[in-house]
Amino acid sequence: MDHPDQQEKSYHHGDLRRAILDAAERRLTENGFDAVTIRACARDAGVSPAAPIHHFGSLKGLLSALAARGFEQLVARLDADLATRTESGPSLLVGAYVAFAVSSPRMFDLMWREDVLDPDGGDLSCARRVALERLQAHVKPTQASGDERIRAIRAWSLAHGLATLLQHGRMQKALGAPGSALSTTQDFATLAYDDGFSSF
Amino acid sequence: MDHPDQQEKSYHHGDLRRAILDAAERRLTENGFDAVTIRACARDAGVSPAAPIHHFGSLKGLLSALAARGFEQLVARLDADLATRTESGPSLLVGAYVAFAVSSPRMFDLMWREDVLDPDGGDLSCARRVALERLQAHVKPTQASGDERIRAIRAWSLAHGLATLLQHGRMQKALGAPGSALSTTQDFATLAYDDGFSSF
DNA sequence: TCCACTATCTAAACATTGTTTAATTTACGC
DNA sequence: GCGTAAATTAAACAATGTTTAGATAGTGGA
Repeated sequence: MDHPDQQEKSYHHGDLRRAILDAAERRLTENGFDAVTIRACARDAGVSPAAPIHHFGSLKGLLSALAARGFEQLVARLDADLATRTESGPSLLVGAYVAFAVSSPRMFDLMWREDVLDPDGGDLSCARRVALERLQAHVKPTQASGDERIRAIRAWSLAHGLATLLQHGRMQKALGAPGSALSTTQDFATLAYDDGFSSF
Repeated sequence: MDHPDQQEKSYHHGDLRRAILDAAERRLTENGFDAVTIRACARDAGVSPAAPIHHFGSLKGLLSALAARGFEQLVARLDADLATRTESGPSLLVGAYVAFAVSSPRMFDLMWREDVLDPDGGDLSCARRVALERLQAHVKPTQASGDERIRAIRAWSLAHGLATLLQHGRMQKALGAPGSALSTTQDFATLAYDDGFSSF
């Protein structure tokens, strides 16, 4: 253990900020967005409700810090997925992007719910910028003409839209039977690799 | 006026369900998602908090009915936009879809926030089905081979992703200066029409 | 016409939430 | 060691969603 229960004594927790973020992340992934609440996270950490507020300012602040974690995880995922391949380009990006969204649906959701996040500033703004630059970096190398921006927009839009619609389970109807050939995550990732996508 | 203040008397309001939905929609578009609460809508309609609950069951029910309105508006918008053109196909669909999302950002947002909506059933489920069938209807005619599903998925994903990212204002960074040639709604709609999209 | 019946709405309460305030406890620099 | 700043608590506040019991009104049948 890196930072065990310490003694779970001592008026000062020692690493309360991380402990509360951990609780928030656990609640998000296990019980959904509604379960991540200032008071609940405080209870999980064995602390009073005012303590999280002192560290994050408000619920928006806590959620923003949590979303920042999400962007960091996305970058890690992209790097890991793309490291296993020698070639590069938007189709790989789409696959990895969608894979992250499907494997961490609630986190992915939070990351784009800007109404509950603090308007830019702090960790979130930084983490998001890093992630977006990484995304663009994976798209740009394949440009052939001057309209690389258009291709980048299309690739990102396709990835984001596919991820979102998949997550909301709105694709089955368009795809037919749930057991069809295009129902697994892997298949959807493959979808982006296959024919036609090279037109980007 | 169709249903004016009536007399704003009479224990029974007469059309309270619609009045509350109107208040909710006004609050959503003018003051954002957080402003649409049971109590606030009840106040707007001059009624007690329990009255909306009687009509919608819960806040989720009210939001679901509101989202249903959104899907109806989307269908109306698609029909109106596409009626002005003789040809058909996914690129037109993308333009109209994105146009709706940009012109009604908060409504569009609500329509996809399924965590705050009632799981399928009732008006929402119906309105959503109608909208999705209409979307598919606009995509299918252009199919050439057997992979029409893939093309439909791509078109819809592109439209949805583009709409979402635009709405969150995450495109400017990818596009460069805000005043650039690709910064207006019309330009984005055009983006979908232009070259490359025919590959769908 | 009158009377049950049902739908509609109110009033008051409850539990829960985010947030603030004042006070208390600890750590840390000098 | 001491004083200052940070971390944390306890108690309160306002606002919310929801429930309960009851009041009111429209409606359909004898």
